[in-house]
Amino acid sequence: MRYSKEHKAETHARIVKKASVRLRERGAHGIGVADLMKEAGLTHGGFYAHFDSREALVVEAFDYAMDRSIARRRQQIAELAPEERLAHLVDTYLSPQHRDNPGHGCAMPALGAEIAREGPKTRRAFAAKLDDLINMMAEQYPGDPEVARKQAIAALATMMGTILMSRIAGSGDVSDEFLKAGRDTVLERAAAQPTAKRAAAKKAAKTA
Amino acid sequence: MRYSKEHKAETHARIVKKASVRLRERGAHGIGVADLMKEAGLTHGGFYAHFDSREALVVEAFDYAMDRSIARRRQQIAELAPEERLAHLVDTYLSPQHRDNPGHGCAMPALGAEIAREGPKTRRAFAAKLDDLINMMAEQYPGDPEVARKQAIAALATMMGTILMSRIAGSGDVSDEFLKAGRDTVLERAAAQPTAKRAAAKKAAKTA
DNA sequence: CGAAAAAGATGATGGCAATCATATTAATAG
DNA sequence: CTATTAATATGATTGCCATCATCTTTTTCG
Repeated sequence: MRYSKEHKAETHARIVKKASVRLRERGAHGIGVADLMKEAGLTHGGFYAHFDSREALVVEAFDYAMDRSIARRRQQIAELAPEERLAHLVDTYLSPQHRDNPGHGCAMPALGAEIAREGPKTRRAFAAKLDDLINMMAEQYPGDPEVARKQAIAALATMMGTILMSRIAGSGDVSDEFLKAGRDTVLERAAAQPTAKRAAAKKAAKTA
Repeated sequence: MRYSKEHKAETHARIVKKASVRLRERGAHGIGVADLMKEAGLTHGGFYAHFDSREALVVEAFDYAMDRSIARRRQQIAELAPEERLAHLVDTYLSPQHRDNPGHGCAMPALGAEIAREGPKTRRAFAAKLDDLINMMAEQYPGDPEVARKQAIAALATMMGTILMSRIAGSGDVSDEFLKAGRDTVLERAAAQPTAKRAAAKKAAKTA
């Protein structure tokens, strides 16, 4: 090979990285191959040396975005006490910063609806990352793993729906109200659950 | 005027109606003017006699879809006892039918992310309909209107996020699991709220 | 240093889209 | 029945986009 060993890999990674931002900002169809390449400091011609098709880049960029998001969040909460982790995840997800910067935020609410309309292959890639996200979230709920998974699913749904609604509303008072309602609700549900568990245990003890 | 009085209005309505389905199915940018007109049995030329621009049609079609959805739901719950209404709304929203037929479902999870990227005018139209939806939902929560509004916002966010996630997951077991988790969580939350209110009232009585 | 090979650039090509100018059709008033 | 006029159709026009064939540059190995 004539170019240095890592040269192509670096370029490839740069394209994916830039694309992951622009696609989240402008939508899965909101930006063309030529502009995507220009973002990475290249011209459009070399594109097909790196990707089979535009769609393949979308999948790679999405995977990259999700992996990065999840890894960063894991790092952040590792430094916190276990009982503070859930609140941190929810607070950062439902922050004005996240709402106003879709390009560096979660790809699910930004691209999910568009991807749900794509072919099975693309959709499966999304579904796999959604599962990763659920697993990370479920780890923050103590107790029965099945219950934790259910709580994690509902919490993520609320968080994604809240971000979606707040982005539709723009960035004023109403939008902030949405963020607060979502945040409070997810955390109150988490606080309520141990009680429910204790009640269930009590009930079980009574019948025994 | 030479054509019958209602002729143009009928045609206009037919275009909007068909567009409201196709846009929800294929996305705000997923279908062109020519195909949209063909859906209504016309050719592309007459389009600009009816709409200033493609974007104007998107807004009209979206408004139509939301008004229809809300009106239909209001009709359905009017026949039910008040305490059954919330469950009906949640159950139908988080049904496999709704998940699998975005063309006839809520326009928010189908088009929300794309619209959040449009100009202020389009976004404001969306935000107004979102407010209608919140109001309908808030009516189903008894008690303090402010609390009801907050509950309605969180419930809708959970519902939209759940539909989004379930559409990404496709239509298998995992997708069904998402629907159930969303449904249970929203309804358990509603059941729990009166308890919280009683506790607050007790506390207020104590301080008085 | 020169040849080889890979990375990237240039420049079609063909398709599709939105918009608009102009022609045609249909309905009604006189 | 004919002239008028509004509704719709035909057919550009312009621009963008994904894809690909071919050319150029860059790097390293012999």
